[in-house]
Amino acid sequence: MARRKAAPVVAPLPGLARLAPTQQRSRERFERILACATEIMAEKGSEAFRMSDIVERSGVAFGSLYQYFPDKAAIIGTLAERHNAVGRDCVRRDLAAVTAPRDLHPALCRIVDSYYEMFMREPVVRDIWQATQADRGLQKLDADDMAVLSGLLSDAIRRVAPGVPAATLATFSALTMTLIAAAVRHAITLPPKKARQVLMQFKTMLPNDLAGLA
Amino acid sequence: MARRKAAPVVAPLPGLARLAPTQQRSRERFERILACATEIMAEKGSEAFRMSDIVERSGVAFGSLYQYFPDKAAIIGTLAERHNAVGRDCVRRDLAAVTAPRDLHPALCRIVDSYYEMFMREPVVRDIWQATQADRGLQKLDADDMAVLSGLLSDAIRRVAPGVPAATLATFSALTMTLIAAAVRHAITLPPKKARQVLMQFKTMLPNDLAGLA
DNA sequence: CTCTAATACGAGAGTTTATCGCATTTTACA
DNA sequence: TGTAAAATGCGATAAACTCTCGTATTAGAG
Repeated sequence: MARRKAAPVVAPLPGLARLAPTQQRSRERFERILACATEIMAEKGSEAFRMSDIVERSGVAFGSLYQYFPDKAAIIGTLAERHNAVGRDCVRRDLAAVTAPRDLHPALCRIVDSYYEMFMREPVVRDIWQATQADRGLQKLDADDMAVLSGLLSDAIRRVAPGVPAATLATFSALTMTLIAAAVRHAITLPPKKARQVLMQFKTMLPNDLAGLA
Repeated sequence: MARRKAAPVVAPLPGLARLAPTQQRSRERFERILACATEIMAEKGSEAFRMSDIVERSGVAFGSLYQYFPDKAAIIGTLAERHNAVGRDCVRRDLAAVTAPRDLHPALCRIVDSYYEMFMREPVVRDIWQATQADRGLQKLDADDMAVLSGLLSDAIRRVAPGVPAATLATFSALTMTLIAAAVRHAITLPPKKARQVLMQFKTMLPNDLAGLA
């Protein structure tokens, strides 16, 4: 009955997909677009990734593409956010095991390994991450993800060492997660054997106790 | 009245400027282009940086621009390489002070501070660095720079601890320089007070001795 | 069956990078 | 100093993309 002018679905978050379409067929196309985007990135790298490639491979027209995603960055952002979510789950799981101060170091080591293995299992994650680094809006998405990770670490430490001042803890957590990410991103550029060496070396630099925080 | 077909000057290195022009006036224009590029990046950020901006501000025509630089990346690359060179000098200077194993940790701390201060003194360096991250060719330039820095650290350590195996040393140096860069890049996103805290925290994580290497 | 909203479409508008042929200036050298 | 050759300068426009807009098609409720 409504005579409204075809109200275009609005993007809920900057850098991400528009509101999920209601019809079944639409949702399939939405996933198809993301799947093709992933394939293309894996094959040609983040630099050569073009909207026209998606049109060609997925069979979805330009106009339709832009009904699902407000712009190119949104496609990359949606892929990135999915992988970030996987990473957050890893971290949550590994930090859940922390029930005493001496559990912290092993947990951080496990996070390092989890992250490295995630990149090894799906090398395209690296391309997706690189693509996010090329765009200001997407950089903020990654920064937000890092903030969440940092918060998770803070929570875990607070659980086993309630006395640590909040500001000190935030500083420590943000730095630690930043360094873990940097070390892993460095490692994945190396052949596996060297990578293992680097990560082992890195683990010895991670804090063994909470002495410096109390 | 020219007759011969103008032999175009050829690029000596990928990602960098073409061969330096011979005439005085040309060299001035070359510098003028770089100066304008720096200004524009400082004002509008690396994302909004356009060739047409340079044309407008510098008064150099498109055709001339492309006589000095093979492409847009080359302008960014040339700026980046200049700043990388400054950074390498800092590192060289700070590492020159290492004459005994116990000098290493203070030297690494000084490198951290030097890097942080460089970014604080010239915030545009951050924009330039971000621009390099958006381009595969320029990423390689930065990777090469990191390799040089890593080599400098290796040399310094070898001087005071000749027994360390080469492979171990290379791994350690590359990781250490990577972490320093990551920590500083993290710090510059924070307000100065927090940044100092983070960097102080980070310094405590840097290796105090060479026990793990011998 | 019909009517409306949702979905689909693709030519082309709008941007931005990079090229090409020719004009102008500088240099080398008789 | 005169002149040819090389170097430098120029800007319209080709080329490569992203994204929009008006319209056609399809799904689903009544």
